[in-house]
Amino acid sequence: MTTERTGSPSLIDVARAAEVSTATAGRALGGYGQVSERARERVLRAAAELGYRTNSLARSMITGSTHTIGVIVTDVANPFFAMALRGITDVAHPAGFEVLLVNTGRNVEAEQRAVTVMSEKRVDGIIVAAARPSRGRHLKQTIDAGVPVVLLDREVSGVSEADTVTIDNEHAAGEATRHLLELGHRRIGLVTEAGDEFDRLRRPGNRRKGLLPSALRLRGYLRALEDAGLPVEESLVATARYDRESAYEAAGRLLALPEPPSAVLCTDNVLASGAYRAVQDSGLRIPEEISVVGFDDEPWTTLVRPALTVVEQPDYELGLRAGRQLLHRLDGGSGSAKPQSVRLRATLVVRDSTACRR
Amino acid sequence: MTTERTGSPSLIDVARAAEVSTATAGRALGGYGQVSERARERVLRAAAELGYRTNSLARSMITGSTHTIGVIVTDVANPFFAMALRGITDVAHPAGFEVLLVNTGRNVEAEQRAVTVMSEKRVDGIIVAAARPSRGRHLKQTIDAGVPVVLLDREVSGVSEADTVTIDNEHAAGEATRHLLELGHRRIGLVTEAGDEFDRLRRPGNRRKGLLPSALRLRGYLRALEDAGLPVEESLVATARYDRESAYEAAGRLLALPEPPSAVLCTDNVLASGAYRAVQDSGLRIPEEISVVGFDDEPWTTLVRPALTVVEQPDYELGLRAGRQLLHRLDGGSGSAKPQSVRLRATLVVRDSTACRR
DNA sequence: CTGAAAGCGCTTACAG
DNA sequence: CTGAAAGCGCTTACAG
Repeated sequence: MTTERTGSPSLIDVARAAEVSTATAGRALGGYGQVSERARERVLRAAAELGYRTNSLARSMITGSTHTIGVIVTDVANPFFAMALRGITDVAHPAGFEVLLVNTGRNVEAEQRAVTVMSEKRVDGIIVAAARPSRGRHLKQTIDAGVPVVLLDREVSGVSEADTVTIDNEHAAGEATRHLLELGHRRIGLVTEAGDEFDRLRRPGNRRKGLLPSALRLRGYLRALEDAGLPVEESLVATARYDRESAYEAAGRLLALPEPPSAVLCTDNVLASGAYRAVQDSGLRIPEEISVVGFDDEPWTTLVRPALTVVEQPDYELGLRAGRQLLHRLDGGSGSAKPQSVRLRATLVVRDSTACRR
Repeated sequence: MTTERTGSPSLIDVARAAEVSTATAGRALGGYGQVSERARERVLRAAAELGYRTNSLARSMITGSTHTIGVIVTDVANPFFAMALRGITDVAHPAGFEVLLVNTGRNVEAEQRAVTVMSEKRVDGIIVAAARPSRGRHLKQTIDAGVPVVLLDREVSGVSEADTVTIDNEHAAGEATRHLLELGHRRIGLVTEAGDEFDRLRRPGNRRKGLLPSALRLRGYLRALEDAGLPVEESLVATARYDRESAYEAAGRLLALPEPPSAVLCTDNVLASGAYRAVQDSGLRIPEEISVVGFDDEPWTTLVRPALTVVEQPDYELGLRAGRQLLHRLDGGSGSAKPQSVRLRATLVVRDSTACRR
């Protein structure tokens, strides 16, 4: 079988079939300019008969807009980002924008490549959850090249011209810690992936830029203890890599301490599931013998027994707001307006895994 | 502040600055054709100084490839699709392809629009988890227009020229049902969203096309009962909308039956979490008084007590294979080769929520 | 309302 | 190895 026509029909083919100029055909098909009813009908019919599809590439080259936004996350499979991503698509699609997605796997080089490629593909703007908030040169360059950037979930150092939509991580972790303090706990363990930032974070300073959410949560925990006049003990901060198994081990180390904590706070949903498992396996009763607090309000946290007390992050809304922020900026009105900064509140949801220290 | 230069520099600007032709500049920057070392250096330097970014739109218009694949799913926030999506990006990115993502929210019209837009944006191919497998005209048209399509997770009627990557849903549900039968259960409840297909599925026939996974699982359940010589009772098939609350109610209805089932099978992770909750709230002891089987091996299924017996779907691999399939086809070699069909096996993971009927 | 012509920013034969 | 010219498929002033 050989096909007669090689490529798909172009506007020229349609114009020829409809016996009008390409300008008129383009106007009828693209819905811009003035076209008589009669011409429009003929063009539309011809287009349908030929199976014409507009070539958006050509159009975008002229109009300067692709109606595409780039979205860069570290891991789409993480429910937190999956939800944020849905928030983004839920606002982008109705507005006529598509989403060009890149998953960096927390690799900065991948992020740099993504930003370059997206910029070359002429996306109208980029929403990015930076892999390493301390590395922002590529983002700064992107903005300088005229591509609006919205920072999602992480503020990046050296990138002051971007809108930001984040969650108040330090406050959230502080709330969780205070909740445990109020229940009488004095030795509160932390399972975190930001343990190596311990020394840096103990020093005074409130800069948020350049720090990962996990680091900010660690700081929230540290400050809450300090504010309560309690000593901060480094052995109570257990560092884990970002996976369930590592969190399981980290929690295990806390429980094996000569003087183990009476409560454990986990700064993320992945770490929480690993740590919860470790506590379960230890045989300690929750909350009678040990209290546990997780992060992210996922369905499973109400399915386990006892149900988990958690810090609930507005993940979907985070994406929604980031999407709106970007579309707003693309709308022209605020094109060069000064950067907006939105910080959403997380809320502590107290359930059955926390109780007074016995 | 006003900017001097309006747009970003083009190849012409670079060529001028490097004192070469645009052809040479293009060759040096694009990495094609022959360029002398000397010319290349000058071009690269000029490009760097000017902050030049290739315009991929122009390039794609000529080369005919955007190095972009479209991915259409019904819900990115569903862990199943989030994982499959990661499988896709994990194979696409290293191969130099980006992903244009659309979330249809199970709406066919949204899917039709997505396919049109993607086609107009000249994606190189599309991977789609069809919202309604019985509706495939738009997909057929897309293929006819020359855009390769890979069907993910659902085979669509009227679309025979597409590669497909699916999971053997009927077999999987059959396995789960047989597991319960072997444990002595005779009244096995099903929580499904395909309940309205009950009559149709009871009739003989093995067509897979046009059916949602949930329908195929319902059929697997029905056939397993028939094969065991057991009567199929419609009241044991509880229909739920696709959300936790509805599944909770559906499971509740089963438990409230005059003669309630001694085991419950849920055909999906969302339904399973709702149903598990309902069983918990009923006060019935799992597995002593009732056995429960879920679908999708998510982390929470090992966190609940008793740990849930589940049918584990290879979600990540599903995406991986779909991505590979598409890239393979784009590679030219198999351009017009006949459609490939891959059907992956799901595996039953027996844990503590199933036991012999007492 | 309509069309001829220019042009968006590249790549690709083609000739040298 | 290099460059002048054509052309990918559209949209946009501009003149009528």
